[in-house]
Amino acid sequence: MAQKTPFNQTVLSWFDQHGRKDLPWQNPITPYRVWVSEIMLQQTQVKTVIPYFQRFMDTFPTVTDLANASQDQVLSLWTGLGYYARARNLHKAAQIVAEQHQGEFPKSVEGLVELPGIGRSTAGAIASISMGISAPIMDGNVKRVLTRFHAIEGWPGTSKVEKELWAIAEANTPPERTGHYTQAMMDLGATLCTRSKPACGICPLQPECKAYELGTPTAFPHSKPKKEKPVKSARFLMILNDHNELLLEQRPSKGIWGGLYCVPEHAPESTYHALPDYVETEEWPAFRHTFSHYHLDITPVLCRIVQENQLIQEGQPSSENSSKAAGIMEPKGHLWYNMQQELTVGTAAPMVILIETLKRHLAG
DNA sequence: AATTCGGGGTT
DNA sequence: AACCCAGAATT
Repeated sequence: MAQKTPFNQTVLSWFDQHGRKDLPWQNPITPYRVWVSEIMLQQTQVKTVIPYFQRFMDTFPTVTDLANASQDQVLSLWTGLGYYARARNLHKAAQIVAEQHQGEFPKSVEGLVELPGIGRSTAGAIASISMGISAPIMDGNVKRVLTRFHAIEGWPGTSKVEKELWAIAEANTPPERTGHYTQAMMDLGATLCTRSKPACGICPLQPECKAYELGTPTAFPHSKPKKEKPVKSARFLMILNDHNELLLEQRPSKGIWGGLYCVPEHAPESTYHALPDYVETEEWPAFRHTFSHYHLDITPVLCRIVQENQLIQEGQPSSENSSKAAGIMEPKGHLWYNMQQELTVGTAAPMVILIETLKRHLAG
């Protein structure tokens, strides 16, 4: 019985056939050129980097040239790339390499990480690609490939998932051809295992990919959890008149449900009410409505008017009527809604629920 | 653990 | 208009 092909060998075989081998920093491959490219490629796409890399190499062919340049000169070549701390760190690191390491880059991940702007992943990339050192990387491509292949739950930004990913990456990293493997993982993520439209049909990892098996490859990596929505609560008054008609008032144009007709929100800060006298009869269990930015727990409160308010007309919005005679501000319209009829004004979704519940209550 | 840095591409 | 990108440094 033939043995199963190891993960990294599958990846390396794919690289031999389909990997990218003509990127500017791939010929020739030197620690200096790979370093500059890796720094430029942090949070920046290949297509964007290429012209910057070319100009940079034309201007600073060696790390010594870069070390001897002024910071202004370096920054000017960086203009438009963003994350300008990268350029400042690059310049600093070049001076350290030139002055403290005789122009030679440290030949270990630990040594490389000491240089400003080089973290564990970038160190692993430089070490493996340009020095033949067996070391893993953990960039966005690797995160995408690994979280999909293993269907890893949780956001990779958490330390738990991140540790898990590094452990898998270490286990996968081959002792030989590590540079090709590193490049292959990035190519796989950049060309096949893409964020939105992964080409699972031609992916060498598809037969064992857990996310593919689940049928939801784009669900991985799990996205950053959105900031938890605050929970607000409010009482909404279902005020009924003697004819079992429901009082609706038009909300202020600003704020939620602007301009829509809703039952009055019982909030102390609300200043737009012009309500008849009423008594609360019962409070119903709250139900939740969720907006894009918060949850609203709605407590319906059943009310009866004490006496018909003459200033609030029946049937139609009464914004034309003046209530100033009674000293009641009426900035917006009101209406008494006969719930047997179709509602002819705009209202909010939770009000439909509330009205349906109220109708059942009155019927039953 | 969360925030900041940032212009450009994608959806 | 979010969201993401060959992440690292800072708080």
